Amino acid sequence: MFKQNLEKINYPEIEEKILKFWQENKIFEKSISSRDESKPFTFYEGPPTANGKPGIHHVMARTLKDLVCRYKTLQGFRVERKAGWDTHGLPVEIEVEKKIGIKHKSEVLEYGVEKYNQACRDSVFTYLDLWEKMTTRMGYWIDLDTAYITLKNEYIESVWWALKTLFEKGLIYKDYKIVPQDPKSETVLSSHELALGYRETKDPSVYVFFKIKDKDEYFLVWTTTPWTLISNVALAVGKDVDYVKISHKDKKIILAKERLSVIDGEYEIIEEIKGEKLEGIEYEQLFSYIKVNGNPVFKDKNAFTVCLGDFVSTEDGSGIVHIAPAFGADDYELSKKYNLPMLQPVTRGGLFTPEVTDFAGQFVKDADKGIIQKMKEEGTLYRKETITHSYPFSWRHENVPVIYYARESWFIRTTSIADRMVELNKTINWQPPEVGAGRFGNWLEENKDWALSRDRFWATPLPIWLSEDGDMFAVGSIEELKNGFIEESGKRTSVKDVENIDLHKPFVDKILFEKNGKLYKRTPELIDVWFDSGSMPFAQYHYPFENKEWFEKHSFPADFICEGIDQTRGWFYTLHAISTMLFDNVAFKNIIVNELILDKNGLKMSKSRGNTVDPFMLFDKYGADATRWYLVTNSPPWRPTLFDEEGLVEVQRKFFGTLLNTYSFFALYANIDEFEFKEKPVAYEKRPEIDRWIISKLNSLIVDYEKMMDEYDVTKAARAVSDFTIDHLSNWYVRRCRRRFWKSEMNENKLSAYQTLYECLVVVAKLTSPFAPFISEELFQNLNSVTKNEMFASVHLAEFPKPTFFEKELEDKMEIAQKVVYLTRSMRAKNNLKVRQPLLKLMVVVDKDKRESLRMMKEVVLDEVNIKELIVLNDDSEIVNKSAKANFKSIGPKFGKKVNPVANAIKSFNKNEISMVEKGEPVKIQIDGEEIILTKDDVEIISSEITGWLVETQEGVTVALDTELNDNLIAEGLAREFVNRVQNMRKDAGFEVTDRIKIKFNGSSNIVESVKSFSEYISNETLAEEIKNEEKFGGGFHQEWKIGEYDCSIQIEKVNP
RNA sequence: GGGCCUGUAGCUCAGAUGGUUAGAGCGCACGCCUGAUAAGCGUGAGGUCAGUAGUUCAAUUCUACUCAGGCCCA
Repeated sequence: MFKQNLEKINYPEIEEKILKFWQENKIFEKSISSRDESKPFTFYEGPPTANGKPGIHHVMARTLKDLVCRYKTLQGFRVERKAGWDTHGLPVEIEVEKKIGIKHKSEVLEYGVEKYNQACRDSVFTYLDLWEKMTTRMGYWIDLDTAYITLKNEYIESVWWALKTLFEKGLIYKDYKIVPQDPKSETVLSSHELALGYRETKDPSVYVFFKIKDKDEYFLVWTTTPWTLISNVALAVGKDVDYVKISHKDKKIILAKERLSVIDGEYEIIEEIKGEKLEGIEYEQLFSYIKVNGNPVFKDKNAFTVCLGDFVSTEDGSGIVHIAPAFGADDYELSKKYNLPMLQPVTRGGLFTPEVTDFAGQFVKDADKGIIQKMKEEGTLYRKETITHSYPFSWRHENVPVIYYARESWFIRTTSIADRMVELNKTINWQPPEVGAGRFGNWLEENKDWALSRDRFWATPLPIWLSEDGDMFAVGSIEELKNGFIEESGKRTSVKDVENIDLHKPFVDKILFEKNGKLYKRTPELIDVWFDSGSMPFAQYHYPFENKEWFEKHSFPADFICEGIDQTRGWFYTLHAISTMLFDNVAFKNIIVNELILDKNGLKMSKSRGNTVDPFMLFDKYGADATRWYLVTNSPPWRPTLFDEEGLVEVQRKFFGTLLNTYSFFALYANIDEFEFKEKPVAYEKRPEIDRWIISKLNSLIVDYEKMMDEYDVTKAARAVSDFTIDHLSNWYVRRCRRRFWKSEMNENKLSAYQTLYECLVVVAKLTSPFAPFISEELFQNLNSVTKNEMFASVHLAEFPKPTFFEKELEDKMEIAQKVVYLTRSMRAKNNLKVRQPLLKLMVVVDKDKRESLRMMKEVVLDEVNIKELIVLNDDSEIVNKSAKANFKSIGPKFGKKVNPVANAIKSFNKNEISMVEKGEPVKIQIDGEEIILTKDDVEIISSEITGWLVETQEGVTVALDTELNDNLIAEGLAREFVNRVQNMRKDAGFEVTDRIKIKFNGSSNIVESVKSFSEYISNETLAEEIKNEEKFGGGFHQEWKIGEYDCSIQIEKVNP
């Protein structure tokens, strides 16, 4: 028996049941082990940080990952899926600091690094349960038990191996970096944190005079950070920018020509100078707090000179940029190029040092006012305004502006492999392509060295040990670490003898090495967590310490990864960079990038807005399948998705509802007929036309689906399955074939129907399974457990269907028939002619090449529209009126500007000209006295009218309806109405579809006559053994009806078998 | 400020390698169907295809700019 009443299922309940089934029968494990090891499809899981709650966007990414992996499994690939967790880094520390109430970095030291890191370690798994619950519940198949975890020694050891390899290749070096930092907590902010804090703010905008050395001339310089002027060491101009020397209020001033508008009042241009000519001009230091000239610290440096910088713009300011290397990234770059000194009279906390006597101890931003005042007094200030612009503030503290500040950091020389990264990137298949070429490509083109180190506590330590004199080496394994020792209260212990080696702070910081009589101590920095995640291809397998062969042969590079667009400069980049540096290879071959999920108003979801969607609520209310299907089909994943719960309701009703309804229909009759697919399949060629048609459609679907899936266009693939199921399978095939299922005894025709519908359902279940793994499982099992056609216990172990039968011409024919039917039905509707009322004649005009097809589909059409006769008209028929229309695609290129007069001439073609065109003869016309020859291709002939009939035309199909009725047709119409009433009564009375009945009735004479003359038809339709016209009857199931304007009284009763 | 993406019906989305009638689903109104029925089907209303300029015989489609939204980066 096939399971019935499936359409009334409770989705979440069924999903829970299937989850249990998968678990008990180890279906996931089998879906991997049953696949050939020599046919691997490699997938990398991007590790989420488990210390935040999973949200709907995680469901999105995980759905995409899951569906691609399931699809590949279906195709016979072996898809190993190892989960992973990102457990290091600032987000974890922030979470912990909140919990224990720490705001300042120095407080961590008071709290104790060991205790602090333990708290981080604990916090990482706060939400792990929730994550695992979500992963399981949504049907995301990934191996959670063997998940890689970035905080484990094995993982870190692999990362160390990578770092040592890079170090020995000379790719790691130490330098200054200008970093945005929160001066209050002295914490460097990540770009993400920085982005949180941008807001409109008012800042001073000052123009300052810098006096040229030994001359009475001045550079006019603009800045919005007056406090950095104290640290000025150079000025920058644009090489190709035009500058002018002007005379203005007794002063000679140099500035960009395009910026003359900043000069207030009269001026005279004395000279024009190209920027490059200014290079090397020396000027006098603006503030003299810090002694530069003559100071031995800066003895080899060039200071107070004009440099060329490509970042100089003339859009604002004066076209001359003041350079303070400690406080700006461009400035710092320039300082390296020109060997400029770096002045940094500011503490990490953003306060001026005692050297700056006037402002010592003041917060730099607060000192702006005083500095401006001082310049005014000294006459170096030209003008002062206030501008409003966007500037980052600390997101941790109210009103604390971020200060850019030079700090020593470790770098990876990624610029040295930038070209190779660009080259390799071109071999990656990005979906959508513009992310690869655009956002990611540009990022690679503008590559800067990777700032690797972080001055924090909870991350992978940088395994570089330094001696006092600056000698250094890298440690690449625990084994090497064992050559070191720990010194405690004067006693040395070899690391070999330490029981619990933990590759974190503070333990690794205690380890010292002694080489050639020199003592080596670890550099205190940690590394960027992104290096951790970018190392996962090898670190997840503890390569190269273990699984060497496995990694090299089976697990690198990945065939597929998928994450959100925010990973472009995160995970995507670090994977790519590390793979290029270590293996000179890509890390992934195909990638789907998914966009954000916004709320239904297009706003970003955030806790503060309160517009987040809890995935668990969705699973409980609609099920994981509906959620998954909605996310994938609503819009392509690489477009921002506007999330609307209503959409899930629709998905459920529309696609799932129809699919299950179709199954239920099948099950109902298959059970009655005891169809269990025991018979041999009827050869496709021997099946009725409609069966061959839907099978051909089904196979075309398989082909299209496979193509789209292989291109990672998952949205289109899912939509194609949905369209097939709703439009073709349910609304055409099943509806047209209903009668075959309940009408006759079992015969080959009926068997074909069952086998065909069965096949369609199984295939749809398979094609749906990657997207909606639960409902497809239910469907597949319900079908297959009865027939045992396939030996698989689960649809997810099954094989991808192989399309073998196509009849494309039949698909085309049916399309014409469908067009005629839809058109005819619409005409009946508009003219209030019920389908139950049979009509005499339908006439159709179609293109010549389609005529024969339509004749062959005659039965289908007549049956659908309840008409007796179909006449396919020849276009030379007297009653067809034709008109001509220009084919612009053809005449456009030919006639150019004359296109419109030609088109008008075509429109007014007479019968004779039209028939010439149809015969393929050229037609000559005159336009502006010029002779033009038109051929068949230039003209479209439309048969738009049929004289004397009700006519409708659409897409080359013209339909005419004979609406005249005769007595016989009216009687048949009434008989059909009668059948309809009886069927309604059967249902109201709760009879089984197979129950046989007796009918008693009376009513107007027209009804009685009609029923009598169509009694055989009525008996057949209603399973009535007798139909009696009786004047009086009572009891049984009895109802009064009105059929048109006639009264009718009907009673039905079951016949006891 | 720079880069990338998006803007088509009230809503969610298709589509057009430039061709003269721009589609679907939902929603709304009306109707049909009724042995798939707490389903299904149809009809109708609803669009200056964000705006402006250009290229072209022809632009919603190509180009430039503008506006609005999003993301990333400063």
